[in-house]
Amino acid sequence: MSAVPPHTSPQSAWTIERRSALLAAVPFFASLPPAVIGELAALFHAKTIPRGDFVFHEGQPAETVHIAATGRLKIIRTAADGRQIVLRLIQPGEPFGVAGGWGAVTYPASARALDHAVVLQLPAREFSRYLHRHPALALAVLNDLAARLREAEARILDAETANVEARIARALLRLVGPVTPGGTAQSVVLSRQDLADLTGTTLSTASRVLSARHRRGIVLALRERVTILDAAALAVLAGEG
Amino acid sequence: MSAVPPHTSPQSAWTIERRSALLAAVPFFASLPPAVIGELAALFHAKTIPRGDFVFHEGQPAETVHIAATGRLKIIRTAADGRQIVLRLIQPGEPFGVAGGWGAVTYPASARALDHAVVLQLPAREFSRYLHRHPALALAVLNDLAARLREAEARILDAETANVEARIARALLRLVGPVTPGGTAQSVVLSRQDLADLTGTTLSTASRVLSARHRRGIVLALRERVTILDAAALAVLAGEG
DNA sequence: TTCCCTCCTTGTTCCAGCGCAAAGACGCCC
DNA sequence: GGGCGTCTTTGCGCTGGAACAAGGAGGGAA
Repeated sequence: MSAVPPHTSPQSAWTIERRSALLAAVPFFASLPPAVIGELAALFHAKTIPRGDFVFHEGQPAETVHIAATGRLKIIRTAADGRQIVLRLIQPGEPFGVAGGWGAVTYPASARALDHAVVLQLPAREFSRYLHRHPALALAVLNDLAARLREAEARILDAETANVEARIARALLRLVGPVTPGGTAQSVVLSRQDLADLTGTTLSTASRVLSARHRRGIVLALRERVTILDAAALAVLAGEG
Repeated sequence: MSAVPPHTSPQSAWTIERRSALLAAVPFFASLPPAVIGELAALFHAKTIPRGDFVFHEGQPAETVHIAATGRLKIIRTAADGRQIVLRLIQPGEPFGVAGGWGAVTYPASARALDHAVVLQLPAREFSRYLHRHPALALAVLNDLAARLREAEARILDAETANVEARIARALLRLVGPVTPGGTAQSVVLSRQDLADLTGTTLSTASRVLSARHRRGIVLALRERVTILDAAALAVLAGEG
């Protein structure tokens, strides 16, 4: 899935070739001719983000567009009472914080590294120029945004109608991606707290729910990791409240 | 706000001139030259929707793009257990069901008339052609989508962290638009059930909350109408959970 | 005017899930 | 290898809000 050869060294070698390969694998850049991708790749620069550090904060001027090269990040928002929710998880190869590339002047959420990460960055003004210059790019971004909007709306429905049990089951299934019926057991690497923030509940409740499922043999609940043993049973829990 | 002169007859007279005027007032068409708007207006046709009827249903092929000409509509999704939530309210002049114009093949939600309404309709294929042909239109739509995504994310935060009191207060404030400090009292015309569906709660709870506020003199709770008497007090309720 | 339909109010009961808090397990750093 | 910080588990009490239900009131149609 990642465009980055797994044997290359973690944070040195972000050569223009590697950057081009990464960009070519991002859905919205796929529509651009290779020459333009090469041109863009030259404008991006790599930045190392230690685990736990923020790439940007909610409310800061959105002057940069980002792509996760290695490591995962979470996009979070903080409520008035201090509670946090995780809006999205960013996997290697995914763009994020693109708000500045289109209308918004400030980031609507914060981005924080879940692992030690390397992020490719581009000034939003440059991105915006390419958006104007290449209609195909604009349409590809449009499709991506539309998909994200549909996802967000599905989550609203979830949050307002489904109970915690179902929400956690659904989040786990979504995180491991398309179901692998007879395949090997899939894992989700995430702390209980992050899982709680992702499903709009509390650490205590998430922990309790996972412990119960562990006991029933549906998942294997370890430290910062949940392995799905019985995807079918989880799907049932996700289906009806 | 509406582009439609208030004295014209409700549903006859949707001449091409009136259609053009309506389109010109829609933010994403504003970027098109007047000639193109006229051309587009000729392609739209008007349809009357009685109160309570559906314009389209969730899951149907998204072959048409719509604009509310008169009357309001609600965009709703139904959960597995039958509960409904209102995703958006469409005011006269607003486009909706545009999913087919970009990626999606089916409508992700249903649209139902809150009032007796007139809707202008355009085949999604036509819309898509204009999207490809006019980059400025694509960028305008992009901005609109980005704004909707931010709104949806704000609502996720709300749903997952705020309590019912705050959510209802916030919904009311949002529905009357930007705060009018010393202005006349603003009203929200919506049934308790719709307000409940919009805030992810139940009819009973919404009714109780509004009754309590009515007694405290913060709002005037009438049949299918809530008038805000003390916006400042509401803002306080919306602020802290 | 009368009927009927939709919308609203309000009472009672119950439980899912949160808040709080204390203790246990794991892994990392020095 | 010991100390420490982070992550996790679990018990208990409490409460916000849902479920269910019965009654009331406004408004449109005929």
